[in-house]
Amino acid sequence: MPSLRNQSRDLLSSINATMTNPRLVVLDLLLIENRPLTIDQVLKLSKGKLVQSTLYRVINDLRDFGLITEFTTPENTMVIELNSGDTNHHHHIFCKECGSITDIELNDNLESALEREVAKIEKYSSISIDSHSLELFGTCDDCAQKT
Amino acid sequence: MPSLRNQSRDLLSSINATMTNPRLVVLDLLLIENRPLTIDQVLKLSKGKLVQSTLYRVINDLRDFGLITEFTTPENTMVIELNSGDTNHHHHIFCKECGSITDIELNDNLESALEREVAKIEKYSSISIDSHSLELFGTCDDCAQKT
DNA sequence: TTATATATGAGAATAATTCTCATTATTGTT
DNA sequence: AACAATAATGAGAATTATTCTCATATATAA
Repeated sequence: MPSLRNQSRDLLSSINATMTNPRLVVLDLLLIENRPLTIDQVLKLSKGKLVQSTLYRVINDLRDFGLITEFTTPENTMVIELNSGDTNHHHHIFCKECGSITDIELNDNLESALEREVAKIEKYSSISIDSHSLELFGTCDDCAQKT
Repeated sequence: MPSLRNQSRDLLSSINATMTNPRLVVLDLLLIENRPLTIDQVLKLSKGKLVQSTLYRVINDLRDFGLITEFTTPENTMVIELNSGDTNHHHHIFCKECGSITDIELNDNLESALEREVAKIEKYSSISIDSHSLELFGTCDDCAQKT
């Protein structure tokens, strides 16, 4: 039994969630691939081990458990990503050609400047802000080459 | 004839687009409301003057013409917004309770710090970035009161 | 004002996501 | 280790959002 599967088990037991196969398969995949994945990618990578309706349910469950985060690409495709405790707050770059998604972390100074600015906006906009997300759009190197 | 309708006409003629009723109705609404609108909001506000399939087509046309921008809320609802020449680059705050969307502009210093950082990321990530978007999530004052 | 090009309206088709419910798996308790 | 109770799954139907089709209507340029 690979240590990967144990990691997935640990994630589920850490939050007292029932340990079922579909959940473990999804977590395993996110751990192996170590990048954000679309529904289609998860389905293909799981090679028939996941039923579509179950996958959607599992994704909602894992999100509610706080183990994964869901977001949407500019083309409106749902993407899921593991909430690894260490690589916590980060942002995304989307390639508009191939749709690849890359994680980035902002320089600490900028990240805190951003937070200060958000605090200021909060004060003036009469809205209380609890999170923010910065998205970058462009063309990745591979796709730039092809042109 | 209200000057609003003339503004809409001007927008269409400025790009040599055919001047049709559905297009004018959508532009009028965006001008009157002066805020981002969801498809449902557009349909309701137009009170039966717009057919759904036409609305979707018109939205795609206006986007292709560069007159409006489309984006997606955290709940995955499509939103359209007028590209007014003056209020150009800005960001959005989403209220997670009522879904209201508010435009914000960043302080110039922060906006340029952001751009410098984006340039740096560009250099290190081997991706060429052509735009960015900052989204803030929280609770608006009205919804905070209700709790 | 007429001909041509373009957009519309209405509903069918498609895609993504959620729902339903009978069956199966998991877990805590003996 | 077996049982009962709880929770999740599988398969397909249902729902929702969006796009497509094509006959009809409208806008534009000559």
